[in-house]
Order: sequence, then structure tokens, then C-alpha cells
Amino acid sequence: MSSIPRREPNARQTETAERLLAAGAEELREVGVEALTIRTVALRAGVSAATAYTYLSSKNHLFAELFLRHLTAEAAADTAYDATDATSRVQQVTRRMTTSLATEPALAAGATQALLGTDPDVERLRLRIGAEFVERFKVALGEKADPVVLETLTLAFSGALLQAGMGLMTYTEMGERLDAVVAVILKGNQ
Amino acid sequence: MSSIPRREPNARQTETAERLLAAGAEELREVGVEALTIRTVALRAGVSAATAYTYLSSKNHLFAELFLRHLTAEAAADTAYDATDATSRVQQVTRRMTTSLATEPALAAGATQALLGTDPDVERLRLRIGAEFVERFKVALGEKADPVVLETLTLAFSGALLQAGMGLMTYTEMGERLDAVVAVILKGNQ
DNA sequence: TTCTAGATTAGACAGGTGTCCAGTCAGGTG
DNA sequence: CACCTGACTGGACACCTGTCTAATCTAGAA
Repeated sequence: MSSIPRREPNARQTETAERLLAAGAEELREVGVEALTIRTVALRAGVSAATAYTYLSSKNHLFAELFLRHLTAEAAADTAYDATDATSRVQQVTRRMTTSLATEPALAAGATQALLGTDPDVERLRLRIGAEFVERFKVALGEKADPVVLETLTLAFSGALLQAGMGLMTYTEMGERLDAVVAVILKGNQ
Repeated sequence: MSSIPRREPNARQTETAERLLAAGAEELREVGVEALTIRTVALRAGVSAATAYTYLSSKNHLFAELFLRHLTAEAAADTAYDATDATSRVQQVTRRMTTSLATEPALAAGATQALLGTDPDVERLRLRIGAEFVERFKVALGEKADPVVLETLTLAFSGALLQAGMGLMTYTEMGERLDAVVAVILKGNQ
């Protein structure tokens, strides 16, 4: 029902939750967004559907959780910026994110839909994910960044994510196009 | 099943299709996105569920169709631009669209989710709607517009639509914020 | 070892979705 | 007028969703 159960999950619960998420990621890779159901994920994780539902409130919740994990895993591997101008640093951020998404297109596409969902677990994760994007752009822009520029970058990036999620472009193309878009936004705004 | 039936719908079909769309709009306004089902819309339109499904393949299809209609209805009422600089003209475009969306927030929110759907009817409408946005920005920018600027505007607008659709801001706020965003994008790009 | 809290289970449940089909009805044609 | 085509009907279908419950495991405490 409500995310990973409240307050200090014990070892057994953590283990079950991890198995479910791992199974979800595999299932997504193997059968795709449409065919995946919580029940098939539960089956793959060797757990009953009822149990799965105590950890995951919905397919949307699963996708959102996997997406956030993918994002933060990639962030952890992030190395320092090797560019000195803001434009290049921001381009590096978008490149890294799109490259990372390109490795799991089914996840990215699934999450794009999932994050529009209305249940509370999705809502919570959506805010975390949004904050993650903003934070990266903020760091890349440097401390004295114009907040409107920051917002513009975030909106353009969300828009690109949306278009890629709808299949209008691949995540790789998205990376390429965003280079030019970032340049346009930062031109005349330091 | 597949949109408004192929090839020259006759008067009776057109009438039924219109009644369904009108009923869909009312239902959406009265009970909201969640509670609406094709069957309740059919009931309101005084038509059987089976009939409704010959005109509308899904809830998503209904929302997409209503959204496109709303959009083009507003475009028809569009008056000439009263500004001479590109920035003001583009701001006028975003203002008009957000104002129009603000009158039907349930529709806008519903469509945001719906347009991510995968059925062919939605796909078709999604492309029309996307093209509609691009066209308006293109006209506002003038003939010799930089295509990257056009793409940036479109992405930022889609992103804003997404955020409003998720409830992170109202459509009215969206209009206000986009003024600043548009200014940032066009600064240094004519 | 026994006890016990809490994690897990099978399976039923009430809803929704989109499809299908055999039968009805209505309006334009002859 | 009778006819025929095609729009429409009602109801059943298979499947998915998220919830619930009573029963059963299982690991750590006593």
C-alpha cells in the first residue's frame, strides 16, 4: 500500500522489497511496460501478489521508485565537471542524464507515464525526482544563477523527457538536441 | 474502436459522435478525470456502451479529442498580434493558451495523462496537437526564426504543461511564469 | 524448547476495461 | 408500401486492478 513500510523496515522486509524492485526491473526489461503487472513482478520475485501490494501500491509506484533509483545510482557515479563555462557544464549534465536514460529506455518511458499518476506514493517520488533535476542544474549553473534560467532549463528538460517518453525521439537524440537547446537558453544569460 | 469511423460519417454518425464528445466534456467537468468512464459518458449521451466504443477507443482517446477541440476552438477566436517584437508576440501566444486551459483545468490535466497513452488514436491526435503548438510559436516568431529557438520554446511549453498537469502549479501561474521563461529564451536570440 | 508478533499466503471480492455477438430498429430506396 | 443496410443495443466475456481476510509460516524472545 504505502511505499516501503513505515519506520525502520527489518532485514526480512528490506530483502523482500529489494527482490521486488529487482524483479520489477528485470520484468520491465524483458516484457516491457504494457505486459508488466504487479502480479507478474510478484511471481518473478517469488512472493505472493498480496505481499507485493504491501510494498508497492501500483505499477506507477514501481516505475517511479525504479526511476529514482536509476537516477541516484547514476548521480553517485558522477565525476567532477571538467568544464569551466556554465553552458558546457549544463550540457554535461543533460548528456549524462540522457546517456543514463538511454541504457534503460523502457524504464524511462514507463516512468514518464507513471509520474503523472495521482497516488500519494507517486506524488512523493515525483517531488524527489523533480528536486533531483533542479539540483543538478543548479550546481552546474553555479551559485549566482538566475532562477528563471534554472526554471527554463528544468522546463525544457521535462519537455524533452516527455517527448522522448512518447517516442517522438530516442533518448540519444534527446541528448544531442538538448546541447543546442541549452546553448540557446544560456546565450545572453551568462 | 478507431476514432470517428472511416470515410465520410453520415449525419446520424456525426450526431452520435458529437453527443458523445459533449457528454464527455460535461462528465469531465462534473465528476472529474478519475470518476469518468466510457460507460458513464455513454449513459449521459443516451447511447449504449458498445456504441460509445465504436467512436472512442478509450478514455485517453476521449480526452485527447476534447483537448484538440478545445485548442482549435480557441485558435479560431484568435485575433491578430498587437505587438511588434517577437518576445511579446510569443508571450501573447503562451498567455492565450494558458488562459484557455485555465478555463478547463480538468480537461487539461486529463489530456496531459491521456496524451502519453499508446493507442493509435491517441498517437494521431498527439501529433496534431504538437504540430498546433509548434505552428503558433512559429507564426509568433516570424519567418526567419531560429529552429532551435522554436524547439526550445516548444520543449519549455510542454514541460510547463506537464508540471501544471501534475498539479505543481495552476494554469494561471503557468501563464505568469512562462512570460519570464520566454523572455529568457529569446534574450540574445533576437 | 515453546511462545508470539508480524511477515506472508491463497483466494475471493467488487470494480473497471475493451471486445464481441446475435438481435433490433430506423430511414432512404425501389 | 415493403425492404434492406447499417447504426445501435444489451448482455456476456476475459482480463486486470487493488483490497481484504483467515490461516500459516518464521525468527527471535523468554
